[in-house]
Amino acid sequence: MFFGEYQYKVDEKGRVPLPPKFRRQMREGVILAKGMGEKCITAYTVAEWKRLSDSLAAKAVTPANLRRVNRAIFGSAFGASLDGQGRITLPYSLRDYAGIGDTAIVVGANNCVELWDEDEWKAEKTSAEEQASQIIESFGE
Amino acid sequence: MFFGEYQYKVDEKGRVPLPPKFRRQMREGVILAKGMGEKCITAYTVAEWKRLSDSLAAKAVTPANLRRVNRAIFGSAFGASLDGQGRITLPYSLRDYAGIGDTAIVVGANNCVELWDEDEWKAEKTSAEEQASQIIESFGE
DNA sequence: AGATTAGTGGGGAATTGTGGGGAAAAAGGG
DNA sequence: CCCTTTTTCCCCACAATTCCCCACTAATCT
Repeated sequence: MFFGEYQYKVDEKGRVPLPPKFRRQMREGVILAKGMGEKCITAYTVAEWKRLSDSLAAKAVTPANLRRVNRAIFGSAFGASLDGQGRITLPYSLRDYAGIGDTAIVVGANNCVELWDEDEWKAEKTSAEEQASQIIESFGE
Repeated sequence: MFFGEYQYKVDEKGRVPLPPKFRRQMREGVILAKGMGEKCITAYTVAEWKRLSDSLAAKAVTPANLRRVNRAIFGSAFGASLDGQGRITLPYSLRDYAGIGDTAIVVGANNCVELWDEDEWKAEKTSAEEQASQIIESFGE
């Protein structure tokens, strides 16, 4: 489980620290992928990535469909490992996709970690909170 | 189950004691989150947090919806553990959200513990008691 | 009254955020 | 094929923060 919201600088080499509380779980490296639908980078532990890609594969009914899914999912994914300081280096393609400049927001989102550009995150955060509060309000029924 | 209302000082390091009666249940650490709807911090035991987040996830209909809920709920939550004196350190973002100055009110609210700013609590308390007594009265008929 | 527990405060060690330097590997050109 | 240039990777450094432990006073319990 990943929690919390952290702000870090991205240095000229494209490195971003991960929060110390995440590092133990990610010591064996992470899989970086495009956020599905959102303008962010998602980071999964290897175990969680396997779980996720398996469940996706199970849902693809035809072989052609499966190849497409694999292409889309694995094609944009990168393995990354932490350096001695607990940082990962972001591949340029992903960083560009997420529009991350020299400041990154690292968000724990339960089973994965998301990396956002500062401004993109502000926008997403408010709308996410709205949706969440709607769901919470609907608890009575 | 948590009961009672306690008043503590928040020191310059942002630490708040938890009532001794709560400490045994929270020895393994707590999850701090924004009060949903209220201007306070809520503290859950890990077990209770899991139960709560699972039931929220079950309400999300689409995967995109679920990701947003996770983002909103987990992104603003932090894990905290008690120090040797039974205190927790409040993250700045949560403390700011709840408007907690140098005095905090710790309230046992059955399945969770709430942390309030002194003045906010006074306001909430009077209106909560009014509403509660109205609801209780209406039970009679 | 003595002993234990609780509230408050502070100090020192370890960790973290941030930056940079140098070795190894890769790429490219002749 | 070899030499040069560029890129990547890994380690080092240091200021700032955080974390953990200790100390003192007040309150409570026996």
